[in-house]
Amino acid sequence: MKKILVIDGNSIINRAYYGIRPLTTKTGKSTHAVYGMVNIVQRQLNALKPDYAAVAFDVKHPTFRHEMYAEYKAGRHVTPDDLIEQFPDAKECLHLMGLHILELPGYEADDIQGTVAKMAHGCADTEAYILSGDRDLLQLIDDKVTVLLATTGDTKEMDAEAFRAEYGIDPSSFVDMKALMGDSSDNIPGVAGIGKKTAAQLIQNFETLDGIYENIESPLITKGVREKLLKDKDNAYLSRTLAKIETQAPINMELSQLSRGEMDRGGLYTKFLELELNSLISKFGLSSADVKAKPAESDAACAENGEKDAKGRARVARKQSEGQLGFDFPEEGDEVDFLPFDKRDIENTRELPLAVQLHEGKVYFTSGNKNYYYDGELFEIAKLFEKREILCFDGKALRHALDRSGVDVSGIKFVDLMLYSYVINPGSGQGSAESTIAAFTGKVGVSGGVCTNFFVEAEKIMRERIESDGLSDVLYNIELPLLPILAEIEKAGFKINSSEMLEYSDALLTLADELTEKIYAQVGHEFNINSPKQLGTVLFEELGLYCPKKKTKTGYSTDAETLEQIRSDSPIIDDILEYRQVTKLRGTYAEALPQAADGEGRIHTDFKQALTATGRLSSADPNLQNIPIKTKMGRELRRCFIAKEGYTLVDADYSQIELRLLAHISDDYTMKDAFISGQDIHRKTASAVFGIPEDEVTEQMRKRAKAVNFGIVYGIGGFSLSKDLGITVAEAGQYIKNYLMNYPSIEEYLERVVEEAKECGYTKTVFGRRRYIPELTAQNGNLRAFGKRVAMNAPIQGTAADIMKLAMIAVHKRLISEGVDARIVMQVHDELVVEALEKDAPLVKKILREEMEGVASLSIPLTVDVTSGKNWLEQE
DNA sequence: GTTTTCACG
DNA sequence: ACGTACGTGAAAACC
Repeated sequence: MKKILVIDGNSIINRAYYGIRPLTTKTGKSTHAVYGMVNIVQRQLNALKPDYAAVAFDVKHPTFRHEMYAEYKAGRHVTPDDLIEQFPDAKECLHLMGLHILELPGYEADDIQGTVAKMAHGCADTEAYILSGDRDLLQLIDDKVTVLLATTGDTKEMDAEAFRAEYGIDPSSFVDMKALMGDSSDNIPGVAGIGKKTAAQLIQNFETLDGIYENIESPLITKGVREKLLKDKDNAYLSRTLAKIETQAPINMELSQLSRGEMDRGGLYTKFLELELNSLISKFGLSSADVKAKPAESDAACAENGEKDAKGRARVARKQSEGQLGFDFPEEGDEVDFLPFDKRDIENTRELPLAVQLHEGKVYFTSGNKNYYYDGELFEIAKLFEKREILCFDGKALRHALDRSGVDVSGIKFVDLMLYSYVINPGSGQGSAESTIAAFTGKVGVSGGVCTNFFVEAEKIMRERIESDGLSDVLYNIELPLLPILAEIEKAGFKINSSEMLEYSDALLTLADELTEKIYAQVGHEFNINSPKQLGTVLFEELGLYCPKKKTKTGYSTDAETLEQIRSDSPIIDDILEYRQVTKLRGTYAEALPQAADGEGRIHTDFKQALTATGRLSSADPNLQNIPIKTKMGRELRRCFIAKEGYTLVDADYSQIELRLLAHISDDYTMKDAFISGQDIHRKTASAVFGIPEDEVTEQMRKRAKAVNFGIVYGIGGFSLSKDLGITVAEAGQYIKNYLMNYPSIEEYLERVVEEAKECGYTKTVFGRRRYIPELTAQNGNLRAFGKRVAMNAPIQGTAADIMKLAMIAVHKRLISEGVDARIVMQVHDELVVEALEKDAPLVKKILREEMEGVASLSIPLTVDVTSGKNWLEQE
């Protein structure tokens, strides 16, 4: 069976535009509609694998939309300018993906789709699929045409049967029904006074409009309805004409002309680079190699030459001609286009800029006007790298690689463009060297050769941008100096007691087995408790428990929050919650972590320095920033995080750093005073929120006030606070109101920061780190609300991150200058863990406190709680 | 590959 | 009428 896919271009691009948070390029060009549409279409191509594929667009672009729409489509809102400007890019991308773009003056996209879809009827073994978000298209459904209805979330496949199940009528009658009920959004009048219900009933009885009027005297039609029908008969037939989609539009094409084309990978790569849609580049697995490799040509060359290494030769030839950035790493079987490195070159290149790239574990570098690779032991040429600046992308990974190869990395200054890119826009840190360089130099196709020059050029442009954006402090005093420190923390690792952790893992397994048996016994049979789907069926159908909400799109929600609510309905709920906790602890931590440990029992995390939107670090492979602490059972794991023999763990964490920064940034006198005079901030807040003296504040009140304090930092809403505290929305709203009355400058700050972010497009931390918030300009109200909360939170969370990073640099430096045998082994956002020689613990404690508290001078004091102990759990 | 759930600050 | 706090990462199920 062959398949035709015809896509409603206007409908899908609209969905993408409104459904996805705004994205822009560095020059401010909107790209999210393109991004969303490409994703939707690609997903559909993969799912359907059509033989023919076309996208239909309306021709009449709303250039003169005021006149046109005013009379013709009064009900329809105008297309925003930043959507209009994305149409050409979207069409280009779709074309490059191998789809045909169809437009026909005087016809709407609907008509083209109808015409193409119905082509399926002229061909044996062919069926058509229409992808649209518009239910009008459902009238095209028949035995060979299916509509894929794009709803929020997933797409719903509507064939004739599904249609009948939902509407109770035949798809061919859809137009007649619409003729009766009308459609205000399409300005179809219909018959006044007849709505969905009556229309459906009439169609069920008489099938068509003609059928109804032929039987207008039928007793099945009530008197009132009959009068309405007769009065608006002309309108009914006019409506039918308006609602009917043309299936004979003169597109003058054979189906064979709509065969799906090859994806133009090189073209897509170039286009996505231009639009700065890096995630699509990685999703499609594109690279600069695609630009050069015109697959047809190189295959032909291969055949003609008949040489084994023709592919490699072709690559070299192309490389020497035109159209590439010098980032072409050799592949298996290639004739190498990087020069083998000769040790004698070292002295000649010593004075020139050096760009180094890590690719699949190998080091490639360029210097002067030559590209080199080196696959021997690096220590032979270590001198080339040592004690100099290296231009690179992801210097930390490179540093580890050089370090492992015996290069003395301590004197190397890593000029890391990944970090440059991250401080310019933390939303775009990841990417790759080539996408970053292309984005800033504008050079995608540069003749082959020396990538050093590209690095140098990009570095200069980015450096100037960083200076003009006031980001120098963040880059030169925070991110670049932090890089080697993170590398050293990762290299040092955090020691664990593997055997003890595995023992704990076994204990958890026993517990899980017991709970499993207990749960099966209560249900009466076995099932997979880990499957939310099966669990939902068991709880809410078999056991008939009341389900508080049917949240997820796939079925029942069974998350802890939902289950908590029905805890008292059955003892099985507690067992399930405990089972979840136990298996989570075992699977994610107790069982997994010992496997990650090296020969010395140490675990080396990977800090992502250019990932988060706020400036925080993130930890992965494994994540050591989310080791349990909240529950007793989970907290036990920390007993297995230890210091090596003769050493001790010193732990230092900032006390309420985000709240203190809120006080500082908002300059709220009352809150600043509370911190300056060392008051209990949650108690004080409780006193304000509940309007009682501080000494009458109960523990519950203090707890609630604490939640309000947290909520404010996150950009609070009454609904969420009420859910968090289990109180009514009205009560929560009152808490917030009281809070803001007591801390008036905080209210002013929250308003101000949102206004400023709207105006300039970004927020700033105390140290100047930016976060762009394009969501604030979104059409979608939810997205805009999200943008506001982000604007309120980003300066606070970001400043805390800046301070912690500065503290790490200061602590590291001081540990060295004091000659202490101690090293940082972990950072958890507001906490540092240091492994120190036992006898040095008191000195290390002093250093941590002094350096962390003294790292920034603000209008409130920063305080640090310092403890020490044999492991991460027992601290005093 | 995406979804659901849950661990942390 | 709708959705609902900020920032993360990992495992397991499921498609």
